[in-house]
Amino acid sequence: MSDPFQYDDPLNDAVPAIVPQGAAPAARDYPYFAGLNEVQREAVETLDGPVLVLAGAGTGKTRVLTTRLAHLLMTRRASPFQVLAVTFTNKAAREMRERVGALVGAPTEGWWMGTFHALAARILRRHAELVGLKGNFTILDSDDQIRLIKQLLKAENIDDKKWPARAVLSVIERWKDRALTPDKLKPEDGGDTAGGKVVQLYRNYQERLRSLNACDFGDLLLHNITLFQQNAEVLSDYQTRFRYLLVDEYQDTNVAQYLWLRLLAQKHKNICCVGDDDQSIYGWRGAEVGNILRFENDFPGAKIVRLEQNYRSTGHILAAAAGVISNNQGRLGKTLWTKSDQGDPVKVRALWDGEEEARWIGEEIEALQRAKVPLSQIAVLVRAGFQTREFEERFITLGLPYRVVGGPRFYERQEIRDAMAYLRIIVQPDDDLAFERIINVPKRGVGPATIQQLYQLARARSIPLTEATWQLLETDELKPKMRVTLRNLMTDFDRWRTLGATTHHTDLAQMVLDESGYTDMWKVDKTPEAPGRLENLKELVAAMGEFENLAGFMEHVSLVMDNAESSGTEMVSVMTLHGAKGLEFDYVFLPGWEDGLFPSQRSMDDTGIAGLEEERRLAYVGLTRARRRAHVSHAANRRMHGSWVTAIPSRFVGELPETDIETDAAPGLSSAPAPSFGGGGFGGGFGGGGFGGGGFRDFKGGGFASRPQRQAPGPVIEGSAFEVAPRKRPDQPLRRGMRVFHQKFGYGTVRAVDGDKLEIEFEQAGVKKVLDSFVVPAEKAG
DNA sequence: CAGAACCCAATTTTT
DNA sequence: TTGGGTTCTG
Repeated sequence: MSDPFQYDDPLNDAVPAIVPQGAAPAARDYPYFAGLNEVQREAVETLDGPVLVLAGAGTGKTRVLTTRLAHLLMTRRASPFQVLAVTFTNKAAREMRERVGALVGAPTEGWWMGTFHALAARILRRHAELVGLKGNFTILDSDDQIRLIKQLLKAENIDDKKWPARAVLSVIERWKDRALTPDKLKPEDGGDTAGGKVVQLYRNYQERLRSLNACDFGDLLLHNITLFQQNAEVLSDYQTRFRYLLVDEYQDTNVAQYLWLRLLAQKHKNICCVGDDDQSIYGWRGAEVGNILRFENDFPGAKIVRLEQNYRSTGHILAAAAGVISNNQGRLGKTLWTKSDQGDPVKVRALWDGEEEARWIGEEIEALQRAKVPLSQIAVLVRAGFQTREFEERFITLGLPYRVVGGPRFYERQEIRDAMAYLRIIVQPDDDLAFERIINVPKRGVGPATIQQLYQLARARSIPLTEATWQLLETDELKPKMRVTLRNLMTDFDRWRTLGATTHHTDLAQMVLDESGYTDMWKVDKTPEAPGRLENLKELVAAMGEFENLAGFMEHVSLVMDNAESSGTEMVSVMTLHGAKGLEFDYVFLPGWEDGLFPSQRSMDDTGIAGLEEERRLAYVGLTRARRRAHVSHAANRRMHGSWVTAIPSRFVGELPETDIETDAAPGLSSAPAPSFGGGGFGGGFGGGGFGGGGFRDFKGGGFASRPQRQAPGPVIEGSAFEVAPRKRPDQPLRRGMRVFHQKFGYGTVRAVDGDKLEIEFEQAGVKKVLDSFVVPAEKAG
């Protein structure tokens, strides 16, 4: 296929199946059936009609999904172009592609396998005109969205201090999740958000997007729905095409995605949704557990298959997880079982404070390490991102290799977004947001005043900023110097655009970055991040080489590009519970099980009992990540936002069945977990949500006297058993490539700088993360 | 326009 | 406490 966007494969029922010539193998004779249990096989073989596969944690969900897809193709029920397979994440999509490709032994290009958004974008590109867009529309990133909303707030004279753009955007996005377009809303539906003007802002936002020939992620789905609803032939084409639909993580679908699926499935009704209501943890961003709970009503005659045999965890771990989740109401209900041993009970440990917790976990991990457990099989799963810090600091002190999973993605970095903005403006001159972003980056002396001028003209004449700039250049409005600057820039844009037709896109991008002065901007920059940014730009250009054309590459960056997978080094994973969904580890640490932190107070305040239940599912997800052993811990004191608070053990601790846990406390602490929350008392049955059952209390001032033999926070200094890191600033900034010396690890070269954290390749000790204060430049080390 | 001073808020996050 | 954002100052 010469053009990655040339997806217009024949809509032809006679598309050959991918199996070689000859008769299809006899039923039940397929090699890929080997090793499936009875229920899994049923899920794979029930090809016709609606099917809901309730797949508990660790029950071989992915296997079923991929085998089912392979089976559809191998039995020639459908050609690869007649199956729609939808996932949530790119990672899941990639995995499916690889595994199905391997099973059927064929390249999978052009098959309809991907995320909701990628598939919706593919459809929308073909029919953009029907919803008032052009085929080359831009997909905005979150940065653009925020900037746009800020502008709209200003235009409506709304104080963006009181109503941050973030909050307004999130209201709009939740509406989009529910497929609520502005015309379906009444002005009062927005409550008092943004002074009661959110609905108006939403309307303005959509208008603006249309004039920018852009859409956001939510729009990809919404425009699809509109397209289908208003163009019967288009819908019919897709309905006819997609004989079979396959949906992963169905419990995470929002209303818009549900409607999209339902429209597409209507003709053949062969839709198979795989999911687990107990693992629904994205309600806060619009996922509707109701979709999975209602499946039988939505698709009458649906067959329900329950995958309950767990191949991952020990008996104790499963029982502990089951004990917790059984406190939730309104579940579809599954009982996980396993053939494997009971294993070790879940360890529950009470600790004095967060620091001690981190120290304890560090020790446990070192013990595992001594027992030859690979570090890649160990994970620390926290509720919120800020909790990773404690562990990072501890692991750095220990010299324990670790990796924080998550964090900013490649395409979210400033330099990548800037570079992309240059490319966007070339591909799509109407893209005002891109224009604004780079008009003065690098600095060209185009200040707010000039931009204001351009804006006014653009507004007055309803034209894009690029056009407005050209028109302004015809006048004497601008100072001569500014006129030259802008004219040069605009001429450059045009020149690059023209060159785009004949130049390879990789060369074009390099040319744009160099000639615009963008590369030089970072070369001259002397902040420690600059070399890394140049590196990233190189990587960006290199990545383009794998795409046929610029548009294909840009689609990839907007929709797909995620962080590179880990390098080969053995490392402990530190990540949020959300980030851990779908992963598994032999040993899992679950710190911070304290009421208010986990379950999160915010969650309970915002959505009451529903919030609490979602937190409980999160606990379930956390526990079921563990194959061999799970460690739950909670601290009695925690420093939050600078001040100390006392904490009581999470109610979830009390929900762990006593027979499946082993409790233990640090010296001087009661080992009794969550006394007031034990059993079914508070935890399970009670109906009133919305309060934290204790939560954190402020703990400033007194009280530390009772603290056993440890240095108190604040000015009290005492000789402690633990070395406190000498936190002095290095007298000269450490940069990438610099040779340094470390007391413990010896000489090495700085590979990356991240704030005060350095990644250093030591000559003896290998790659480690280290705090800058532990390191001196090599020449000073003597 | 850069750097300093000051103020405020503070989950989870994919696409 | 930290970080981001804004405003003030040189």
